[in-house]
Amino acid sequence: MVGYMKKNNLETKERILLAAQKEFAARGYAGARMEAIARGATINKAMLFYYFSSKDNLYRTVLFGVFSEIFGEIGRFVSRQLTPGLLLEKFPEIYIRFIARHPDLVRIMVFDLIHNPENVTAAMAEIVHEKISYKTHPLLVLIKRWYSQGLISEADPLHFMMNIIALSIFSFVGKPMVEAISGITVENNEDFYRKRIASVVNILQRGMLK
Amino acid sequence: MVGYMKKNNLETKERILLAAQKEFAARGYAGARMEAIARGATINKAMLFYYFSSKDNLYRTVLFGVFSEIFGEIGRFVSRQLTPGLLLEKFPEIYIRFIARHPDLVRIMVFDLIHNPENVTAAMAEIVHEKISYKTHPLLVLIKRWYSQGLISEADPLHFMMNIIALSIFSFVGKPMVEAISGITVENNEDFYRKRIASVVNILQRGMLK
DNA sequence: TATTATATTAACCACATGGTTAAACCAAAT
DNA sequence: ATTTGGTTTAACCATGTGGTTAATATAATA
Repeated sequence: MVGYMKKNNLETKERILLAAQKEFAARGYAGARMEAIARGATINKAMLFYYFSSKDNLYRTVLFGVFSEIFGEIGRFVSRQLTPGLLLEKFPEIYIRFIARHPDLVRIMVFDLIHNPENVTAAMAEIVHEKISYKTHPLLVLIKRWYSQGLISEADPLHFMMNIIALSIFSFVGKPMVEAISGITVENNEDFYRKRIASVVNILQRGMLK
Repeated sequence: MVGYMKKNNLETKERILLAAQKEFAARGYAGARMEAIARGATINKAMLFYYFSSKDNLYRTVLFGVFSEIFGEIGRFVSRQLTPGLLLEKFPEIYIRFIARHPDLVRIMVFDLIHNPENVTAAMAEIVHEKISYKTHPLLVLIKRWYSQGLISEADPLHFMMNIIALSIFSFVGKPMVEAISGITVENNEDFYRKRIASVVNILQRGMLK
């Protein structure tokens, strides 16, 4: 009598997490309704507490998943043989497209970045440091080497990465801003993102490549 | 019998708005408690409804104020005789310092940018377009001219501004991210911001100035 | 002073929400 | 067939929350 769970078990848990992610992203932690999550997963509300014991715990689980996905995307990219030129050319595209495909992840991350930095710190740290300290993190070490080789103009690898991520993420956050100012609704997302990617790559390469 | 209000009237309203701004910033719209706002303004909860009729309306008022302040800061800066070099050198500093001084404003703006873009669009539009359409907005016109004069490398004034704002705002959002990854708590904000400003100015000038 | 319009409060209310419970359900093991 | 242990549900519950109300206080006017 060990792991012979009902076939529905896993499915259910997964369905809950999906629905929770959507709800939390749409309304933020406080605005999210357990009832709505249950409805979204087409199960009884009590199941949420059966599997996750509390709203807070459910949220933490979702948050952890979000950061795993977001940093996973970065990690997957880094693994290859990288040059600064390649990083600055490809990363924005990959990241902006990833963001555009998973707006919920960004919403949750940014919300917590702003309202519960301690939460974020904990979740991020756990994921990023999975056996790797920041001083020996391959990407950061790589960036430092690039600088000492005179290939890039930004000495601090953290600021180097922040510049890239800032410009990429803001493509998403800034869209409504652009729409508001210009008074024009961006009808064609593809066009908008293509243009945004071009602009970001341009400023990054000119700005940080030597 | 026209404007002979009690002296406390204005004070009270102002106190409410201040407290509301704080509470909304700290907990987001859904998480904010009317009771807490009242306590923060040291008045009875009923006063909130007396002056602002509903939570939603109070929020709108706060939001409007937030955007006025944020865009006011930009407007104040633009009014002088600008060169692209000066803009890219001074704007990040002014903006990042403004943001650091008023984190609540950023929290509210970013929250709405992400969760209620329609809200933002409305509020922003009302403020930005106050008699000025985006096609004739002095700053955007200026940027366009710079491009046709070959002074900058970004043709679209909206993307030009987005790049600047993205890097500036992210200084604030990204701080906890840096802390999480590096595992080091930023003890000295002044040092952090100084370094951030330098990095942003560097990438902007190298990246968009010809 | 009496009147009038606004400002302020304590007590209240309807309702939504996170969380619980007790009972039923269902598949596998004996 | 019966037991066993995880799974699922309908019905509840305590509490918190946005919003109301009726009564009172306050200042300006006439």
